[in-house]
Amino acid sequence: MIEVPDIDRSSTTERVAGALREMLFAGGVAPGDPLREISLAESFGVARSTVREALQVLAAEGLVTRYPNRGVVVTELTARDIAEIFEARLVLETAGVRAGAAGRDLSAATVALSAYAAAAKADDPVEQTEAHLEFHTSLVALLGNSRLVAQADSLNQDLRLALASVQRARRNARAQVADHRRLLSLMRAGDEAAVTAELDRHLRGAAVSVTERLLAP
Amino acid sequence: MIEVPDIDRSSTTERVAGALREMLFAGGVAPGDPLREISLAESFGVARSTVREALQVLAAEGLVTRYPNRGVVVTELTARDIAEIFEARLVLETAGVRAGAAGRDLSAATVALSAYAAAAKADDPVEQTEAHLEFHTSLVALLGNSRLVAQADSLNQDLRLALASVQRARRNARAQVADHRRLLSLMRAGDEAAVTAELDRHLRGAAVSVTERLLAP
DNA sequence: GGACAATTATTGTCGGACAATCTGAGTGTC
DNA sequence: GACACTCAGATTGTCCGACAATAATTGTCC
Repeated sequence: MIEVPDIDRSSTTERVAGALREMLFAGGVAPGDPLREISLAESFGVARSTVREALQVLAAEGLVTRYPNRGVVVTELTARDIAEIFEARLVLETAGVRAGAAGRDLSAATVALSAYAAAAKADDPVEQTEAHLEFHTSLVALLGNSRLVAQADSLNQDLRLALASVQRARRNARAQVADHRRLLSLMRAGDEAAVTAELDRHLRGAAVSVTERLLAP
Repeated sequence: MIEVPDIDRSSTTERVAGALREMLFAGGVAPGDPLREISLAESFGVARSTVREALQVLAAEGLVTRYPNRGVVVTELTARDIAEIFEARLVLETAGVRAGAAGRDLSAATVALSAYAAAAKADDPVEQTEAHLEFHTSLVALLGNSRLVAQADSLNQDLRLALASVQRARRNARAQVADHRRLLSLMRAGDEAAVTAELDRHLRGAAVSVTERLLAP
């Protein structure tokens, strides 16, 4: 097999969607901001129909919201939305750590945790958030169910969007990493009750923290 | 306030997507069948771009699959997909019935069960499947989390698509309804362990049955 | 100040065009 | 006969321009 560099085989629509996604996660546009088809088409140098398709992709992911005949705006999350997201994550991730405690292969989760620990040392909040959520997704991945992973991913994307507007490195990154390390070792020990309790505690704390940061003036 | 009939305020795209959805659920097109943009546009009497948008909506829902530069085909589910769907449903619905056993308001689920019982008497398999899945969704709805309900809905849609190709009334509709009634009464009794066990049993049995029906020649 | 009409901005839908890509048939080579 | 190659046809991906439909805004009148 010959080594070939990865040719970019993505469509224009995908690239536009990707660029918009980056803008959203980097906080380039704030929740509630309108995304005008014409102006985006001019900025990217593509046709309006292409932008429309890209926006529809993002709308399906929940990152933007379409109001009929009025256009697309960056999705705004309420405190209730945040609560729902964390509750849903708790449901999915609890199922994941149960499987983990029951003896699934934890190597992928271990790798994800290392990546998170590394990102925590560097001071890039976007990168850190991504690695953090990546680890949580890896917990769901313990179930080996692609649909559940996709659902977890979707929840995490919504969260990333919300966090973009208050992006700053968590001060206690080290404590955070320790929290996650504990989850892993409890799974290794096979202590299902303890790991689910710890996950519950962890996510509840995070939900409170995120909500506070979002609603703080 | 004057009573006005519900004006159809949906866009052309939505109507086309809806029509396609019906075709899929009614088995008008089989999994693997291609959906050509031009021919659909002519059939519906709309522009190709409108069909494209509708297809993208369905693709986001997972009902159809887009192969770049080769078009869109009705999604084909493998035995593994079926297993994943049922496992994912088990995760979501277990969380639901736990909440139910913990004392949530069960009236919505009760209503859904009545509707299912009624549909089971009539002999419309499409209607019956819909009511059945509706009941299961109502279990997830016990959590009061719209995101989890949406995820459950999405799983059920995929299942409906798969079932469309082998659509016929379950012979033992009465036994099915009894199964579900049991779930409800166990929740009413607040017996969490029993209701989760029963749900597990019920879904595993359904998974086997569906898989057999799909793979049978 | 509020009801109402006129203006404007934007989306929703259409039709046509063309390049890029995939498919399959045919052709030639070994 | 198996294989590589070329080529034509079909289909998608993307662009452009147009215009109706709808919503937001402004302006006008009482």
